[in-house]
Amino acid sequence: MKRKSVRKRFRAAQGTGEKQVKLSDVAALAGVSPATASRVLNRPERVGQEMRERVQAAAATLGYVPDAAARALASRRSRTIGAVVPTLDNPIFATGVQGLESRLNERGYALVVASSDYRIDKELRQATTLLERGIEGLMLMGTEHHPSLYALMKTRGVPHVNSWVDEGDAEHPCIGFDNVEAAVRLTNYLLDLGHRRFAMIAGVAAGNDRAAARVDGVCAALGSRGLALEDGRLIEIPYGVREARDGLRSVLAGDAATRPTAVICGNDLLAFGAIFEADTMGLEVPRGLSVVGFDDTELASHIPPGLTTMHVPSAEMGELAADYLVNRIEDQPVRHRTRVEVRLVVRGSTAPPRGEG
Amino acid sequence: MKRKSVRKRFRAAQGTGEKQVKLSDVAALAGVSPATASRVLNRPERVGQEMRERVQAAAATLGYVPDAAARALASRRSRTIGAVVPTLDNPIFATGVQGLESRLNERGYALVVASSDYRIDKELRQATTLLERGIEGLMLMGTEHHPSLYALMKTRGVPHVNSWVDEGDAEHPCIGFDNVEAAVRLTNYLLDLGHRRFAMIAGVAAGNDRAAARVDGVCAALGSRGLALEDGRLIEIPYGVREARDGLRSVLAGDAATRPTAVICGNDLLAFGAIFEADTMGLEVPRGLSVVGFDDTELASHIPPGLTTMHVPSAEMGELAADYLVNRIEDQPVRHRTRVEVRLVVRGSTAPPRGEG
DNA sequence: TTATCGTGTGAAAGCGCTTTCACAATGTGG
DNA sequence: CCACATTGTGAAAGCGCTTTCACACGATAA
Repeated sequence: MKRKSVRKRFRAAQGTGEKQVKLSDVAALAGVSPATASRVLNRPERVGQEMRERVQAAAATLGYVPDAAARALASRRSRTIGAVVPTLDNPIFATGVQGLESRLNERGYALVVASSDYRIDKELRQATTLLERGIEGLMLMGTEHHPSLYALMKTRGVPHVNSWVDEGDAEHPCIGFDNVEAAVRLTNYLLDLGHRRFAMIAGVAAGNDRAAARVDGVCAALGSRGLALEDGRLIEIPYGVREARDGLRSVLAGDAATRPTAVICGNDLLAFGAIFEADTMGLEVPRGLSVVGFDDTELASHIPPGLTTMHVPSAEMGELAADYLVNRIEDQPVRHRTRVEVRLVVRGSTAPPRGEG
Repeated sequence: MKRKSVRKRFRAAQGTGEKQVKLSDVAALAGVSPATASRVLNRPERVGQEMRERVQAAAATLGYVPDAAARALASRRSRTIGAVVPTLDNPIFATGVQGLESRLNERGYALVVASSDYRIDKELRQATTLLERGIEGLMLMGTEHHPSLYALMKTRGVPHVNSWVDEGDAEHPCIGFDNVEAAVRLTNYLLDLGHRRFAMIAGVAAGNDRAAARVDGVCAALGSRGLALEDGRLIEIPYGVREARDGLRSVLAGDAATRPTAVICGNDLLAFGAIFEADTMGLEVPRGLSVVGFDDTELASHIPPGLTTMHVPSAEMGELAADYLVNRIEDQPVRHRTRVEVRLVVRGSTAPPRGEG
């Protein structure tokens, strides 16, 4: 253990003790006014060639590093974007954030991230602290947010965008796809294959409108063919393989003759669990049970027999969110609502139900 | 498309047009000086009960939100930590960042992330911009960084910590484990099982000291038993299932009688690929081929036949990094070097080589 | 009573930068 | 050759907050 340092914080903050070189130092060395030095940094084209070079040289020899706080305060621009995601532990969000970050980086903005644990109140708290920190734009997941959050962003005039969703009414700017419709497509595909008895292993819908929408989509598709998820055939669980395995047993309980022939999972991870457990139960996928997932994560195509799933372009959504936000901030044209393509990827985990093949 | 707004940026930044309420407004409403209002926010215990309550009430009715930039400028504290990771697309890093974020959050700090794409020069650039943005601490992955980066942090007096590694010499603060030693353990386990012919599917070592260390560990363990990775039995590939599948074919090329009986993979994802491909090749794991991974990701225990791998506590490392950094910043005691436990998790993908069983 | 102390408060000086604004200095057209 | 843009530059006023510092006040000790 190192003992508490006796140095004053001041010293610590100053590193080796030399005072931070500031813009006025650079200006002095270059023999110009701070105003000019500032302009060289921000709008070099407004400065004469000679001065510009003198300032740049001075900055270089002094190893000048601008102070973002001072800059933000004076210019009222932080060049920082915030993102509140449920968790980075879900690779689909991690990929989205990665896309967001890399595009922001290209455009000269930094990214501050915070996580909400799928809790709407925590999301509000996190967003609030991000707003305090002066973010100029905010990316959120989904469409269900605390009312105060919208109010806050409005009074602060901070643009935001809801990702992973495409809201029909489009009250708020969004980038994504229609989760209901995607779930409908997935279900229709299974229906067309001949399945009539379904089960669904969904993510927890509370605080997760995407999960809820997928359930809605499945129910809607079934309903329009006069079918439904029977009692006990729909289960909501936290994203996890273990949970999914247990979940599969639960939704498949009962007489083998009347049990579901197809199970729709809220995401790929759950689908993997279902496939593993089916295997353990001696149910062959897809002959004995069809399984579909959602997201098309990297492993989906590799896990035998190959997972049929809905491909979701996560990185792309992150990038589009970055572009939307930065364009808004820089007063460039944006579209209020951007739809990305999700694609049904058919692989080996689905087949007609036994007896129909 | 929305057309370019005619409003002046000023207005946009001010939202509905009302001026931001500032601390002096709160102070005025409460009938106290700005100094006192500031104290109420920062060190309430230094303020008399009555004033404190008046200020708090005023702040509430005005909906006051402090301006972090001004605060940072005046106090020289940004309450922000930076992290540069290779990529968030690797779940192991995403989990680490998640742990970092949640702990920082608990302790009142925000997290700015940037990614390096496993490139040391990009890491330097990213870290530099984070430093400009006034981060008070920096988490880095691994031990191999641009020399200028260390210099920069030193002159700026910003604490940093190298994660995912435990450096023997411990020149720099670190939190992690010894990748060489872990790889040695994994290899010894296979040696003890009776394996003598090995292959390794490693991550790209350039710009990734962890990948390199794991290769070193495997070679060292083999060397100390008079063995080695033969020509063509070691391959370096980007993390990806597809690449791993091709990689397996490559390292297993040649006569079945002399080909490796065990393959060590740089991480779990590569191991999954190897397992899938072995299956495709008609090689039964573990009877025909033992496969080990590294990281112990969620799927490792579920993918048949269960992956033998080294468990790495990613979230914990993130949390420890947060604690280290915050403690340093707040002048609390820290340990320069923190070792976390990695654990060999034996599952179904390993067995004695055929003929030894 | 007077000297001494702690405690709570306000005035005011910045923190390091950007950005009006005014003012040269130069170039342009009549 | 003068009126007028045009361009490049510097002086100075903040941006919204924190933090000395000095001071007033009541409590305690002598």
